[in-house]
Amino acid sequence: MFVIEKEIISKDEIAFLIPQIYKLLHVRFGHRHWWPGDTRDEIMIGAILTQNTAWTNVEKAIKNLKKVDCLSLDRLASTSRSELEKMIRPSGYFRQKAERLMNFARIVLDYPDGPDAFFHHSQNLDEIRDRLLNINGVGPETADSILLYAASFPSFVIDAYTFRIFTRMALYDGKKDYMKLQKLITDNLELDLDLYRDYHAQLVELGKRYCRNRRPVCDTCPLNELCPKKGA
DNA sequence: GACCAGGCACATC
DNA sequence: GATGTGCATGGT
Repeated sequence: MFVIEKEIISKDEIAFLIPQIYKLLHVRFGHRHWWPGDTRDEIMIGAILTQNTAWTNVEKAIKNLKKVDCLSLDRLASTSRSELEKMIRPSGYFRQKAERLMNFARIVLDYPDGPDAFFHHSQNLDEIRDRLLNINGVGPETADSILLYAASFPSFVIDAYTFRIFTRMALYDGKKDYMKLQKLITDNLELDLDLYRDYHAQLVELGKRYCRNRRPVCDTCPLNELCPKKGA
């Protein structure tokens, strides 16, 4: 038994709720077909640009990059730092992110036998994940987003919404321990690329509509019937 | 004008 | 190992 927020939730209950949450969200929102980006490079660039930043701001930066055909790692690596900073300014932290993007592009492009080899499926997932985590500016969420959406590895993405929602559902104890929450979810979920992709996408959709930081909305939330904090 | 948004690295205790 | 801080723009 887990003791969570002074309530007791059994392992069986958790094993039921985690797939059930996805089912309810999928019924309400439909398949999300995520990530918002067309190519592997675009998805990876977006994953870095969206760090602690609203996606609407990232869109402006991506639009600027697209305008000059800089939405790929090789074009990005051959751009000047100041030009890049100018283009990604709307996404915030633009100096930091410009440096991270150029460094990231350089490392992936310079990988022996190139980017395809970097992400080749003959390798172990953990091997590639560790390689990504060793790149400055790539933490667990960014690494998993890249693996899951750009490189098609089943690596479940935990983000601020995931913490907020699972804490609120009293399935998680609230401490920001990325690997702990990731394990809780994947231990209770079928290992499937498309399921991992869409589950995270559903959580983001739910978070945006019903679980913003200050003001959770309960009345029409699709998880209302499961939520112990209903009406709180 | 304060608060927030799909993090991460680094300093300090 | 936990906790705090800087990074920065645009929307509400």
